[in-house]
Amino acid sequence: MLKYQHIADELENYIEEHKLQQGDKLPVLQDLMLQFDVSKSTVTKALELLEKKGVVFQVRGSGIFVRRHKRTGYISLLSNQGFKKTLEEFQITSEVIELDVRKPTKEAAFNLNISLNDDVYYVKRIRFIHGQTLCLEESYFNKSLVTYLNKEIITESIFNYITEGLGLSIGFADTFLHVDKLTVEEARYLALKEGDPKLEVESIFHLTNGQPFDFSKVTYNYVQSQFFLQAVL
Amino acid sequence: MLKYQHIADELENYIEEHKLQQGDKLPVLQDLMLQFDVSKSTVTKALELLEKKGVVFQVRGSGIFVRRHKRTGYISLLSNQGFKKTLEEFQITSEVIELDVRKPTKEAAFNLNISLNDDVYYVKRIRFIHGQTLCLEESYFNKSLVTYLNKEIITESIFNYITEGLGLSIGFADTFLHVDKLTVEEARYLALKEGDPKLEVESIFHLTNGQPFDFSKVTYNYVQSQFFLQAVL
DNA sequence: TTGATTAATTGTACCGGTACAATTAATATG
DNA sequence: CATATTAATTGTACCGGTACAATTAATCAA
Repeated sequence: MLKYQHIADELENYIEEHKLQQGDKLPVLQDLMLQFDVSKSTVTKALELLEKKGVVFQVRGSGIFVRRHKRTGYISLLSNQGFKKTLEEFQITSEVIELDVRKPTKEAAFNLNISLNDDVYYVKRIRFIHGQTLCLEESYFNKSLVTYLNKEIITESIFNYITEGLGLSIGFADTFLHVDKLTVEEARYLALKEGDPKLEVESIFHLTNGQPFDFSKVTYNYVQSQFFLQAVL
Repeated sequence: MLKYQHIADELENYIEEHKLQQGDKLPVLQDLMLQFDVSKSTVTKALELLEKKGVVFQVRGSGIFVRRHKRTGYISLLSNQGFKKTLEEFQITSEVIELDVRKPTKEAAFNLNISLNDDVYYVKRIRFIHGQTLCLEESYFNKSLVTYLNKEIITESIFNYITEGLGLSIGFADTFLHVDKLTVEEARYLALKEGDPKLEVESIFHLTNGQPFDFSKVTYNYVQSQFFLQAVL
């Protein structure tokens, strides 16, 4: 494991365990260097990570501080790790509605950077939170990269399978949001009414080499969904 | 100006001007070092910035590549710079509905970390895009930090005024989203119907020293609004 | 005691370096 | 000619350092 990753994790745990509040001060850089026996730049890198995640902020000449009291009940749109944690934290379960190999829609083909004749694994599922329907999720996996999928894999963790099982390494994702009204079909799945609000989150996941392998479209139940993210100023 | 900032800007311009597409390769680190006459770590820092903004991605052993074809019409939720650019790009105008000094709501007081007796500048305005109403924006400024405001300042650029005029330095923001139905009043302002979808974006802006100075609640017209952001995996 | 000045603290920008992992190109091998 | 091996390319992790800006603490002056 990378040193700076490890340090970041440790610090986050430390904040959690000691129930540090917004504005509470962490040990100074010098101390952290000694404590973890690494150079300044390594600690700095760890702190950059935490800053990006919104966990701490740094003030030059002053110190390193805890950023906020956590708002509970919010789903992080920022990180996949975050989403995985969210799944556990909120006991989100899911049910696979459809799973097959097919040709992509124009939209999916465009976003996956493939042709309309190429094959994709199409997955449609519903996610539940506390028994309530949370969202409807449609995913298109580039079959030439994600060569095999089955219901069991999907129910477990696709991303785990992709990294561990297939030996691919996931790099980054682009995410697009928009709000609209539910269609009849969506409303039926989410147990809401046609025309009710929905949040649609489109994500294009890429491998480290930049190849898009998954285009997902998630339609959220507006009643259940609250999100948070960090802005970079 | 900071070297790495400058390099990041130059690279972004370069991509723009030369109309580079997704996957196009940029000069290698070594070349950039020589070209800008800086050390490796400075170039790296510039590239980290661009990566965070979603402009490029790097592949070790291979090179630095352009990340995506821009989706047009999307508002960036990630950066304030981005928002400023957005304002110009889309010719967004705004109209101030209310402006006064008052006591904060419980919510505002909590988010600004002040007491219910402290004063805030309250600003309510509508933003228009291509003549259409885009959003309704309510802001609460901690008056002990943002000591004076008037209609003119607001119509220009509040954030410019805060940095230039007041000499404060803006640090970071936390942002929360949720989707809901429009109230009667909101619907009236946005020229929509009660119960129509809305996206509510709450942002808490902080100074570099961590003090929150602005709590803003923006209600978006679902028809006009599309957003994008970058996920960190 | 108050206010200004100075000094110590602490994070950030930047340099220049080594080692190494992942990719790609070149070369050798069957 | 395909394939395995090796070498060159290229980005990332990490070190250790200097200079400096912003904050805070200590000191001094009135």
